[in-house]
Amino acid sequence: MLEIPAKDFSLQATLSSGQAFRWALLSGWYYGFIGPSVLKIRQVNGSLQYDTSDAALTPERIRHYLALDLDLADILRQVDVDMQVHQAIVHHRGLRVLRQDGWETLASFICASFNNIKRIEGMIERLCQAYGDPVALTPPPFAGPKGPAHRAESPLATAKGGGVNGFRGFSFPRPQTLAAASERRLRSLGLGYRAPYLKATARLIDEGKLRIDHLRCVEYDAAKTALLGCDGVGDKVADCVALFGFEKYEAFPIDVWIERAMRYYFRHKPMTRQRLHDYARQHFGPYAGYAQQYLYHDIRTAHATSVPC
DNA sequence: CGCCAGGTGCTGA
DNA sequence: TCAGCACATGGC
Repeated sequence: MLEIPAKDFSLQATLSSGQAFRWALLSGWYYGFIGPSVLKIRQVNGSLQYDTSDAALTPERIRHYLALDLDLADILRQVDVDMQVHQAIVHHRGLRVLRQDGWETLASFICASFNNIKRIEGMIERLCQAYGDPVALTPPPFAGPKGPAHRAESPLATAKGGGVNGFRGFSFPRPQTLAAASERRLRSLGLGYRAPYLKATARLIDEGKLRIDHLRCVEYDAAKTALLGCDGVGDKVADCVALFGFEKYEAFPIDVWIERAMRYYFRHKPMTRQRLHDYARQHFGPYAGYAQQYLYHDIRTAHATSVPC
């Protein structure tokens, strides 16, 4: 069991706010992946406790993924410019924008279009089971005298005799794997009409026509333009990928929930998404993406009855 | 059953 | 440029 101090941070708000689709909450612990490394983590007051069987997953790597190096107080001070976002900040203080793998984020949000989060999670999990590699979180050398591992019910934790707590997951498929997948099989996983989009985008990367890792080093506009060249990637998905996968904090993804939240600023006047996007960027500034994530999470959790997590 | 979901691509004006 | 429409699927 290892520990990381984490000030001004909420693991639960961060992992359940719809930016990542592969974290499973089992008996108070979140199980998931950072890149190819499997991780078990929970927050106890101001401290993160975690376990991993991958030596490559250093505390620094975890801190980077969770964006604990950023000065959240400073960021929130910049975007706390009206009552609506102020309330969202009060409700979910500690929510941070993750630094996820770029390819995984791109593929995930292609699947996310015109879809709901429950089904997105299922689609991505089936995609990983079909095309990823099995990865187990192996038991620690000196397992305590705890009772038998609980039976997990999440699809992430199968009963196939995985490591500690029965956890066994699958790594995210590589681009070349999905580029070679058949559209029919992708459809059989429930991807629907997104199947050819995902395959085409995977092929674009596999053929070297989109150097995706390079997008981390370029400006927001250049990254977005490049992402828009992918099949199944429009304005909204490109912004999600830029924000969650490539640290472009100016990105302001507008989906149906954010569109609803934005009506607050325009007294329900009908506005195009382009207009809302322009307004949001000048209203919230260079960390507009943080404002967006707080607004998104707040409006969804306000609909408490129908929102999971 | 009908409606909704972290929309995109295509078409025709 | 922009409104209007089809698109797969499953949860509620």
